[in-house]
Amino acid sequence: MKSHQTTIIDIAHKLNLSKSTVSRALTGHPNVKEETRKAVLALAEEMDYQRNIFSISLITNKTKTIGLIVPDFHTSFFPHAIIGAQEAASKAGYNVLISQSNESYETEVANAKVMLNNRVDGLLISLSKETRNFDHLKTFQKRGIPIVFFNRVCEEMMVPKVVVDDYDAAFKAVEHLILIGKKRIAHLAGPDSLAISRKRLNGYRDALIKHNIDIDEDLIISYDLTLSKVRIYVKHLLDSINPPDALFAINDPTAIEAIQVIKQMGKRIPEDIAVVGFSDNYASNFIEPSLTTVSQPVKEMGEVAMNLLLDQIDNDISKWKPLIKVLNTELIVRNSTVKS
Amino acid sequence: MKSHQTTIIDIAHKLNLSKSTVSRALTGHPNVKEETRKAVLALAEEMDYQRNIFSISLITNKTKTIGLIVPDFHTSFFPHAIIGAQEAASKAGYNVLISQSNESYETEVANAKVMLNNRVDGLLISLSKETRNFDHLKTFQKRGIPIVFFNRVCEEMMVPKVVVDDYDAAFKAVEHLILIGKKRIAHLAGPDSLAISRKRLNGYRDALIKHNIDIDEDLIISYDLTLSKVRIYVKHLLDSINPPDALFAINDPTAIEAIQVIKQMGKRIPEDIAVVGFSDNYASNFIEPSLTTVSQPVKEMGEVAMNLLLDQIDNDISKWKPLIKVLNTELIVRNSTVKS
DNA sequence: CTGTTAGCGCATTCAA
DNA sequence: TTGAATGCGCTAACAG
Repeated sequence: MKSHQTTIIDIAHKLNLSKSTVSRALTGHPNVKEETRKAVLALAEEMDYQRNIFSISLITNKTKTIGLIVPDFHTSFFPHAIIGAQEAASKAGYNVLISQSNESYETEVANAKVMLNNRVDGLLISLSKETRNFDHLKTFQKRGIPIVFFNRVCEEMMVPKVVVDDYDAAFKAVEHLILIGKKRIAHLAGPDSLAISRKRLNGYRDALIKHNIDIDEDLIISYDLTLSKVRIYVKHLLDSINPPDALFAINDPTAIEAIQVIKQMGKRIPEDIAVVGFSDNYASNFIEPSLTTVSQPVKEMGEVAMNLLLDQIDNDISKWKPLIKVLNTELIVRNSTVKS
Repeated sequence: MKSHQTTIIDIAHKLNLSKSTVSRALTGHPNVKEETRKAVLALAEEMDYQRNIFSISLITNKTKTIGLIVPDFHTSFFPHAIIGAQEAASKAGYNVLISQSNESYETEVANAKVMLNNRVDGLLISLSKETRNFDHLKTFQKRGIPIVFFNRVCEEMMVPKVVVDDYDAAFKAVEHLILIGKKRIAHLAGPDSLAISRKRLNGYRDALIKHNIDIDEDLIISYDLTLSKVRIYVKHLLDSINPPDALFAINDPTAIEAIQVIKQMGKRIPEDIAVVGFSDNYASNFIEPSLTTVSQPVKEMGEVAMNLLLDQIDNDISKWKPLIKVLNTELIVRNSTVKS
């Protein structure tokens, strides 16, 4: 015995009106007598009427729903980006269907399929670390569904993107290490598949070059972001004959893990080895020593990306522009590089 | 010029079949000639046909979508619970519509409305700290939409819930403080509106009573979980004539904040004051000193809750049972209470 | 085994 | 200003 959801027909019956009139009243159509409209609206309110979104979607082919795919929920980065995106969508009357790819290409493809099947009006995505093929996303373009990337973007697709200047931020972070007197700066880099990894690596390289420091390829380690491997790499670096005196990590979780290992090995931070991270995670301020890192406007990133997407949804496909928004970063100097 | 989504009609035309036959072939109905079925399936694949979920929802009144409302994304707790819930839903072929109430009652009500409007097949929710009225949730019951609570539950509603034994966990945490020799144990409690606050407070009280320690109401401070206020309360406690020698915090973020303040005031942890948290957040292991805390199976919580919900969806409303699942906790002893 | 028909709830023609 | 009729894409009941 399910309680019947109020429909237009119910209202029409009670008021002795036609369905179309009720529909018009409900949708704010002009050609309705004020009296009629009021009666309909009042009864709708009383009967707790809600438009059936399926019939509308069926007609309009729109869902007022945005798909959002992120690599994970573990680090504080994406949850915060989601908050920004959610707020922006909500303001515009859109819902958000969220899913996480779990850093897996296959899951990302599956997620994309779900989004497609749910006929989202647009897709916001930050790529998994494994993603090198983009067919699952190009499908959206073919269907005329706008896409916007943020943070982890696809360079070959000409769609709007929201990023920070990873090159510049990395450059500044490494330069900071140089300026405090460090000479052998290691880089625990991200997987080559991610543009942010490559950009941060380039920033690292160019900072060294600018300051006439030879690049030692042995000090550059690309890894797949599996935190448990950090221990191996850090030990390897510190146990080498000519160990580094500084470490620039691809992100904060990596840096935090590295700090743990370094401390366990009895080395002092920053005296023996200084550490810099990237992203300013929640824990970075609490860890001992507190972590010098690059702060990104994460929430704003989600917000800007969502608004870029909503712009496309509102506009004709012919007007879509592959705008790339670059947000500002800030180097936050803490005790892992400079003792306070 | 939008690319037309393939429909059953398209396939029917191309194959010179009726719509119903195509539909039957697509839905695995038995009464279809094997040859026909194969032809349909092949063409559907080729034309990248996808069922239009709106027409189906319109007919079945089901959406294969679960609503999920959490108070926030900031702490690591809810993101992890979401992961568990998401996985369980995904396995059963359900999508999840996620939203956060931002710890606001009004936002929670708005979120609930969105869920209702999107005709979710079920609702999973952890209450905001402000929620004292539950009409917005009872609406779901009236509509025959099952609800399951997790973590922050509504005691007055007879629906399934997934929790940990907060009373017992708090009792053990406080007993641990007593056993290491602490006598004046303060409690930074959560808002009275949340059942978990009350239960943890009761566990605190009973542990003291069991060990014949007088309860000093001045050592119990209920607060609204606004982290910025922790500083005030901790200072107040430590500056008092008879300061506490231990602090049991309602959750880890609170405990972590407290540790910061205590350290800044030049007190030693755990010698001057020991600290215990609740939840085992990501940062708790990194903070100095590392935080003794109660670990909860967060991901499992989301998973169990989702499965409980799916059970209800699959069953007739008459079979719904207000099952309460209590998951195990574990006290993780770290340096904030016992120096290693 | 296959085709025809009706209807899910609504917006939108076309008539009145 | 209102009503009747059509169709969005699909499933299901009813015929053949």
